[in-house]
Amino acid sequence: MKLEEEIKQKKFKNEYDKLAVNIIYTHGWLLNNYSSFLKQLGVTASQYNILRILRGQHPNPASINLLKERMIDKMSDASRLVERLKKKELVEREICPSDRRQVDVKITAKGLKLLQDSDNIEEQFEQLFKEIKPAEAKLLNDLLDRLRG
Amino acid sequence: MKLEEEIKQKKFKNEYDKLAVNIIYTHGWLLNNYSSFLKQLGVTASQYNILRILRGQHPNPASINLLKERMIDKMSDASRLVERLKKKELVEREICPSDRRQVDVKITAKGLKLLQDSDNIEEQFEQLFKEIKPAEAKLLNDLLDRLRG
DNA sequence: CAACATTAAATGTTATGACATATATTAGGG
DNA sequence: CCCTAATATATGTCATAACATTTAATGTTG
Repeated sequence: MKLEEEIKQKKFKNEYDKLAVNIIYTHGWLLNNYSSFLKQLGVTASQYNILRILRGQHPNPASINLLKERMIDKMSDASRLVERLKKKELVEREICPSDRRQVDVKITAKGLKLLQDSDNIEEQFEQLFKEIKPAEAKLLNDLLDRLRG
Repeated sequence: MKLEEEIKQKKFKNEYDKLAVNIIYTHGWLLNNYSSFLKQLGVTASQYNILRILRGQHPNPASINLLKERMIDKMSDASRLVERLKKKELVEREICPSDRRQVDVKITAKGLKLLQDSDNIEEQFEQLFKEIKPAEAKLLNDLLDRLRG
């Protein structure tokens, strides 16, 4: 639906003004849908992101810094995210022997299983994008990449 | 910069997969920049959004429900957002006489002044979008509107 | 009108992002 | 080797989103 109708705003000053709102609004739309899929798995979007990074490293461990660098959304609270994942037994954490300041974080078998189960959820998720064609998705990606400069 | 480099991910499965990540990432980029402008005004992005809605209603009051409906990001904690804005004396709140369940929220003179001061910040903000042309911004807007179906 | 449903806000809880500060460990310079 | 700087995490605080529950007021129905 047109953004103007969805947030009941009459008109935007210009296309740039609308774009700012549109990005925020579309992000919310996306995350809402995404989260409702993830709820079936019992993890949040941030936690899921961490698990996917850890699977990419597996069987090697990742440090908290590596997780921070690769997180999609923000350089943020990787320490506490890992702590919550550990409570759920989806990751394990131990002090790195070669540098005792670091911690080695690894995904557990239970964590890997959760990601496997998520594969069909990913398929459902991609249905979300059925409104636009692959070429249009690519166009969107290129424009967004350029927007950020 | 290309998303793949920014998050150090080799490759995406397809353009849709990248698009999901790109929207989340671009939202973060936008909000980071936006927030640093708003910090000069002493309000957060959500609080600023509420103030703008209230200015749109002024001199009429808005109910909490109206604020929720029009918030850009989420149907969320309008009650507590208003509470924080009241502490800063940017809004006032009183029980609606005709329906005592509702509250009438209005922007104060101090709140209106803050928004005036923000106008030149808005201009700085639009510099952020200088990488793309107006027609490209419109294309982006149309694609995002269609994406959400 | 009395009992119950509905509605509008407020409140409580948990996870998070943003940010500052603290702590432990390692690295580097003299 | 000792002192200080830099580094990797952890921790504390505040604002927020998401969600459930509670409270107060109004509507509805028999």
